[in-house]
Amino acid sequence: MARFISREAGRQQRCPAPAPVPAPAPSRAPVPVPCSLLAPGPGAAPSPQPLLFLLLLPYQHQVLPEPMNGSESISIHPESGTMKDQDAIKLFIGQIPRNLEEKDLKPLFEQFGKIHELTVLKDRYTGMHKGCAFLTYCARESAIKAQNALHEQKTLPGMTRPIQVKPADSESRGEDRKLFVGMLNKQQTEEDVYRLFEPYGVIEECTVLRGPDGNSKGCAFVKFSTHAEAQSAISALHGSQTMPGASSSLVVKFADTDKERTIRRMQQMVGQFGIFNPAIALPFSTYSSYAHALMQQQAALMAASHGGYLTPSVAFPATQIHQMGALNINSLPPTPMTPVSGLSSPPANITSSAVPSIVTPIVNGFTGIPHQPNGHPAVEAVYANGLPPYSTQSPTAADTLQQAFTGVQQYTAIYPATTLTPIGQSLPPPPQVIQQQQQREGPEGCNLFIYHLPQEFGDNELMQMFLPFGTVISSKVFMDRATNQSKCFGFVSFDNPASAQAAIQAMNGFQIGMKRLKVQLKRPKDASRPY
DNA sequence: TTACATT
Repeated sequence: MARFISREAGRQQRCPAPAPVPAPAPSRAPVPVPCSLLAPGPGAAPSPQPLLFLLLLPYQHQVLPEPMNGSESISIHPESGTMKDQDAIKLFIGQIPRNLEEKDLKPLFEQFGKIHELTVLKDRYTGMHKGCAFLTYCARESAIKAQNALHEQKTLPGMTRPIQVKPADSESRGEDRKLFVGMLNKQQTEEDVYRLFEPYGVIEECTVLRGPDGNSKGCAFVKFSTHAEAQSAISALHGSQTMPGASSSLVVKFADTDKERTIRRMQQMVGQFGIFNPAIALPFSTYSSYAHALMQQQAALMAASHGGYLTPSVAFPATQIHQMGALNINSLPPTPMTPVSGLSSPPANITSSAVPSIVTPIVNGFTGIPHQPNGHPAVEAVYANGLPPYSTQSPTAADTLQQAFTGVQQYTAIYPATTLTPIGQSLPPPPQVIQQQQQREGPEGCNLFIYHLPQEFGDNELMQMFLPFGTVISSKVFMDRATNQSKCFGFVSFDNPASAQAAIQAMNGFQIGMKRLKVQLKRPKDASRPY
């Protein structure tokens, strides 16, 4: 099996933008495996070490404060003045038995060098071990050594697939050379895919997406060393052949970037409006204009952060949006006022939220197909295969879905970086956590008053609608206590005024049905006036 | 239909 060595030198100088934490493994029951079975390679230092690394929850790793004092396992590098090389590689470690904690994993990895940070990913709500970790060595070289020695090379006890040791997606910035490959034969292995793509360039990573049972989902990610190579592979291979057993010809497209995934979330939200209660048949223009509003917002964000990266293809055609209206991404029952289940999870920028993660199946029999933001064709085929082409860190990110739902149902991970929990499976997050964050007012200038909400909108729908504009710290739709009906107005609070302004800009006057949203800053307390 | 963090 080929090994794929990262060539991310020089890309680590800046702090990575907040990126979704990869959720490589769906929550599963821990595999009971004795730690003693962990077999370190030759030269390992198996003696127990004190826990020196910081235990961090997912989503907090980007704001990891550097330890202030030196310690035996943290070296201060002279050039950078930090604890690790500036070009240190953050590694993603996958296929870890769930009974192994940092202290158990440490000996295995320490043989390749001093560890700067090792963090097992835990479910935000349940604290459950996610079967993967992030590992940063003090030295870049250690990471490369570890990757070479371990990636796909050994299988930890109790696991059915070999350990994954590769640069974390947050490190790579490699989406411009990473391909999504769909419509593969489910028999095709990494090796096969590798051979297929080998002629077009240097492959750094090749991963077949698999379900929990290890079965291929008929698609893969292939990362080339350059964008040009990736492009040539697309030109040569996309649609070039139909694999035995595949329903249509091979799909080769650039994998979604983080930003595209963000856009996808928005698209999904658009779909959400039309489906969470079939009684609301929002006029088509709604989808389009909301999407448009979102696109504008996203374009602004992108232009600000990436010098105008957004391509025209991101503006999806109206027909696609309409289809998305039939695409259920929220399995709320037709009485969606109580945000207890069927919620979508927040993106990583929700700092204080504790909204349950969920992936929602499409259960209404419609076959709406979300459009691919990057405009590549044949996406339908990909989705027909049951796989949302996310650039997930690990092939297992959406696995739970596949297991739980098949056939005409299709899946959409609203926030693929979070724990994926299909309806019908356990939904651990306790509802009361949701209540905690409600009715929280943000600072002055961060609170919006929204009027003319659709009758069917609850707190969650309101939040979903405003999430694209920033971190929503609370959302509240007012209910008539007698009828338990929405009063069609509510509040949304952001954590900063800029988000609030962006939301006003994009959403004030936004047409839903016969009404137009009124989105204004909430009146300050002292400015109360009678109606 | 124009109500600004409720009962």
